[in-house]
Amino acid sequence: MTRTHEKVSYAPEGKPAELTPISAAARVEKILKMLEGRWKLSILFQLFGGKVLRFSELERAIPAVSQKMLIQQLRQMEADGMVRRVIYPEVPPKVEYTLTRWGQALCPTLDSLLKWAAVRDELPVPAESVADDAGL
Amino acid sequence: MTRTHEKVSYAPEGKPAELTPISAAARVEKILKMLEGRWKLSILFQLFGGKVLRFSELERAIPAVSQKMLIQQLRQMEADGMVRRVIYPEVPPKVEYTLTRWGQALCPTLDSLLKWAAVRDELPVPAESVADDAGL
DNA sequence: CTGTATCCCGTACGATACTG
DNA sequence: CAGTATCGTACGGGATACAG
Repeated sequence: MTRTHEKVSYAPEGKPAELTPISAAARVEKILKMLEGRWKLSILFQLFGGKVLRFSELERAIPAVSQKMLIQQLRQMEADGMVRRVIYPEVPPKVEYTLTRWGQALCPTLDSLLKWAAVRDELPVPAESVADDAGL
Repeated sequence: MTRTHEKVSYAPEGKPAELTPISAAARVEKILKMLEGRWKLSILFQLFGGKVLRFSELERAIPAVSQKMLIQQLRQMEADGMVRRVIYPEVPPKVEYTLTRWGQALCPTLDSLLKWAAVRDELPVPAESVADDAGL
């Protein structure tokens, strides 16, 4: 990892750059932070598939959430670019929430996570390892 | 790959899971909890690629972590089946940490997350949406 | 209906000291 | 070297009341 030279973007388009364990971990951490909110995944899965829900519908779809938390998480997701908020200037107020294309694009990755987790449950139970063991 | 109406569950054979938005969200939440610890991703990326590190090496590789946190996160990851801990009954003590096969298997998914995040940065900046808008 | 504004609390995390 | 034990704190999140 001796990087005395900056290999600026000589790469033909797009290739991000070298990822050290440190920088990779930092990036993924930032990403996870975007998903970590107590209600964000619930919101995400309610909206996956292009669904359009208004605020009150989300409230009903996720009964345990409070208004404060719902709006807070929605706003964060909007700021992160995952959620789109459309205001209808009516009385009474009407606001619709959808996922952006980018938000939708998260679906396969979450699926991948689910598959990964599913694998563990078909695995043998590991034991304490002392010194030399044949375990994998 | 722009499927606007992607279903989250595949029903073909033996797959027991009908996934509602609720259950899917709950599952992914559990998975994220396994990765959410302040130092788990750092540990993961240090060990990716089959690397074997002893406790003190991890400490050095992740300078900001305290012993307490390092051991705590390692133990949780071990309990979750991602990390393997091998004890050498010597004096002085020696303990090596590696990822399990299952832990290693997380790598592609994290990569997928990185790619997903990278996409956003090539995207136009969204604006407030009022009533009808041509945005996506 | 769609939000704000307060207050409160548990816990995840940090700092530090000690031990086999 | 590889951990425990203890204490203190910041902050994410819940409950509730209020507002445009």
